[in-house]
Amino acid sequence: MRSNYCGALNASFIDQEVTLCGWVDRRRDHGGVIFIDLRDRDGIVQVVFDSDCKDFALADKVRSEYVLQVKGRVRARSAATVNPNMGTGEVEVYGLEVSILNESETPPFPLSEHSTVGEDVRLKYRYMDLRRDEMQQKLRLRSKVTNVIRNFLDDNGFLDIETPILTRATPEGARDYLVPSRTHDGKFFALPQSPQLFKQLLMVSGFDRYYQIAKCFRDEDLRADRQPEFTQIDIETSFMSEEQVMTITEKMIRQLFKNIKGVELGEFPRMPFAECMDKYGSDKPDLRLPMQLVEIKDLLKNIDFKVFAGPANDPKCRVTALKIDGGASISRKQIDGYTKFVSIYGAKGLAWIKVNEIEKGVEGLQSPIIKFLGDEVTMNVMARVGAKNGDIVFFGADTSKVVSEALGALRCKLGEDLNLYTCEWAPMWVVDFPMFEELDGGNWTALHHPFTAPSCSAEELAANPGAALSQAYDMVLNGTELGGGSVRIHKQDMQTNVFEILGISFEEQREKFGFLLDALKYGCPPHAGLAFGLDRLIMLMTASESIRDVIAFPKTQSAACVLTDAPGRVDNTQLRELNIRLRKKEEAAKTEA
RNA sequence: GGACCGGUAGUUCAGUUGGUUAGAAUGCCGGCCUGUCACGCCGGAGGUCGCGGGUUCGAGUCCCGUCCGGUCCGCCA
Repeated sequence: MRSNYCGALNASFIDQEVTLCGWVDRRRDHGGVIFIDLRDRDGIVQVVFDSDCKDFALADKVRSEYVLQVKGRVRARSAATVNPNMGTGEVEVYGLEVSILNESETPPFPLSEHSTVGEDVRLKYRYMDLRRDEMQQKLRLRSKVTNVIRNFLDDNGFLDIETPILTRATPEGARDYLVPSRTHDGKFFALPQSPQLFKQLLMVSGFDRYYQIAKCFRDEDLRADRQPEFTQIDIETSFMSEEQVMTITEKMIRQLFKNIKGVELGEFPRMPFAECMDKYGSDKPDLRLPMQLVEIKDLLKNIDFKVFAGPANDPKCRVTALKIDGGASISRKQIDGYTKFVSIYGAKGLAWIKVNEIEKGVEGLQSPIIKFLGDEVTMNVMARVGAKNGDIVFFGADTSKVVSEALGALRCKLGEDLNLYTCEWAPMWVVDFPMFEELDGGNWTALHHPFTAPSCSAEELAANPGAALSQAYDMVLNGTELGGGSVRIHKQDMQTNVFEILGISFEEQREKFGFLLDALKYGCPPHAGLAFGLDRLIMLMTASESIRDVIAFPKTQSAACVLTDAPGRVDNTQLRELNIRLRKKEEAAKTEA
């Protein structure tokens, strides 16, 4: 039906007769001559019909988004009519014949790049939205990325092996999507949150190097970068150290950026988790921004932390300064906005000092808190943070968690608002994560996941779980966690030790992880792996603000599909087969009470 | 579970202190036009102001509830 793609035509095709198939991007009717911009996945070319064309009357009937087959001759445009804004603007197709392959109703929203459209409308008519060049480019880039990754991993001896979508409830911490089993009354499958345990079993089976571009499911609330189903580049290796896994995956990401973006990524600095929290208040620091958090508690002598809107002198309080170069121009109103911003993270206020003329001492500063700090302490703090004229210094005093989250987020927010980025790409590794995090009740939870190997012996682990580090690593790019992984536990006794620290009873271990514990007994090799979030990777590479823009058919924030109207109700006959009966809302409320 | 923003023509939006027949742009339809390219000119059609209730002589506008979309916190690697 087609000899060429519209977007591929250029001066080298002049005088050739071509047959094109595509959609009417735009029609300009001048009475005796009609211009039709014909679009396919490769681009747009102008087709000209003049009144002596035998199909002129047909061309006159054509409207936006009609599907056409056009026979015509490529010809050069005159110098005056060349369109430099168009990829094919040096040529046009002189229309000889046209057939309307299908008509189209008026599009529900303009597909033009010049118009803005609400996302709900775009998603309802996603098949139209995806015709837009922006979406075509993003999904094509996504396809290229998975292709490069497959090739890289294949070249390096990795095997692509599929793991089940119908599996059992996994331990990953998130809520599972459940699927009722018809053949096992009262039992449910769960959709995988990740192929974690299966890939470990594949290592037990000796496949040595595995990968999969795997769909994963988590029934949790959504965000701009979170969908209930998403895609991981999942990798597992045997007999590789932490170092080797990091090296090979770093190589993969480097090659990806080089092939796809033409970008040579620089060093991937490695930073211990504790240092990330101290300096950046985040476990995924955005290293494009130079500013760091600076501890100042030791300078404060007997000053009440209330000065910084912190709680009254709590010895466990963390007191931190964040200096922003050139920030003195921030208005009072903007500071109020930032105060509100940090309150989201639990900060009770946001103290600040503007630096006008540092050479004049405290006289050259502007701040509501100097009178409480005293001149000497103020100047010591200014010296500690290296304040210069034109800077602003913000302060946080609260629990370590609140200060990190509030000032860490403020750092990124200010960096974005004031455009303080010093480079375009800042990759890094975060290493030396703690094994466990202490919950309120004094219980432990795994920071990564419970199959992560500790960096210490079983005895040391049991003696002081809070101090133990794990052999886990996260790759971070521009403040986004691209991927994370770890060396796994490959000995059964260590795995049960960890389960015990996590407070999982013997019975529960057997019930949930019996198959894993058994597998570890039959010659499980030392193994390690990692998983990348493909959607977030594509978001970064295409500078997308929303994960929905890099997924063909995404869900809305309430985890629904407005295109298909999923999830939907099902027939009672279907439910009966599954032995499921829906409770009425009132009934459910009563039972809860 | 919580905080905040939004919902008015197909689309993007405006709509003042509550007051006449709810507007603009664009799209759409009809007419004219042989070199435009976000074509131009003339004319026309197009509205459950998300939904329900309330206050009021009178509600797009105020109040309550609810649904939908979005950003974020909690949650989630």
